Amino acid sequence: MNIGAVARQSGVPAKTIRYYESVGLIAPAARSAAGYRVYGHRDVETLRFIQRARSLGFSVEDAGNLLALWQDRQRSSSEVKALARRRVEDIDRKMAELAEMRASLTDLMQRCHGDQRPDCPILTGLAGASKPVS
Amino acid sequence: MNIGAVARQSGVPAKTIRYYESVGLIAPAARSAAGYRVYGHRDVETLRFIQRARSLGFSVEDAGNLLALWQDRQRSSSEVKALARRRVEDIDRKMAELAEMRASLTDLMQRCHGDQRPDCPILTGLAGASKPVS
DNA sequence: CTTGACCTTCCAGTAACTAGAAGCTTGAAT
DNA sequence: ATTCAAGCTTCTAGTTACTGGAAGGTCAAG
Repeated sequence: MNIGAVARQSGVPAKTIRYYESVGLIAPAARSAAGYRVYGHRDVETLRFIQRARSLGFSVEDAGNLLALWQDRQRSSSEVKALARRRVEDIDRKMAELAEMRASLTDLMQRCHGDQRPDCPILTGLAGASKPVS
Repeated sequence: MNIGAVARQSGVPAKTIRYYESVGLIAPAARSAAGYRVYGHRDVETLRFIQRARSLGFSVEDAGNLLALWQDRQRSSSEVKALARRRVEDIDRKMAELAEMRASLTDLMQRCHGDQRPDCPILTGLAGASKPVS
């Protein structure tokens, strides 16, 4: 299988597969006589695994950690769960941050006419923090 | 005022101020005989404005747009409000994404013992998407 | 034999800084 | 007068995770 076929089957773009190889997330592929990368079914699965981890917001590095754990028959599930727990904490932090931003923003917006007049509480809010972002 | 003083007063690091100048977010500062950047009180206010916009998650580019609007006595508040509305929509999209990730993750975690046993539904979930991320 | 799809590598750009290096300038203490 | 630290200058490069594009080799079909 060439890289294009793997890309189609795994859903990971060829460019990204090369990138993953270059940063050591996946092992260098075997090469054909002409220098083409050659893949097997296992590689498709690996790539899919990575893609799912990424879609859950794990960094490439953590995707690599999970991958190593996945391929290690001796691993303990506690490591995996710890990684997942940290990820959830990350998510919670980000959501709280976003919620705060959203609240400040909607508060500012509520007081803005949004018409042709130049008067705008959003701008004066940003200028003077009449409504602190804290 | 030198860059360090402005940094202290505005809360924006000196490095970042130079960066903002380099990308055109703020106008190039006047220079002293020795080539030091020289600032006034207005610049502190501008930097504070930018910082608040950034803390609400506006991109540097949008912070520049807001800044221009702020400094334009002729602007209509509708433009500002539209920018803010788009930002809120952005936030909502991101929060929904995070909520989805969180749900998949906690679902997976719930079924994982997290002990010394190698058996781990999180990994098999990532491997086979028994619980699709959709 | 030529075309077109695929493959290769390498360079650059994205967003928004941040770290660090090498080298002036300034102000205060000795 | 000198020296020393703190503060300033510019420039390069690293961060995250790709993505686009250029220049050029390969392969299968017609």
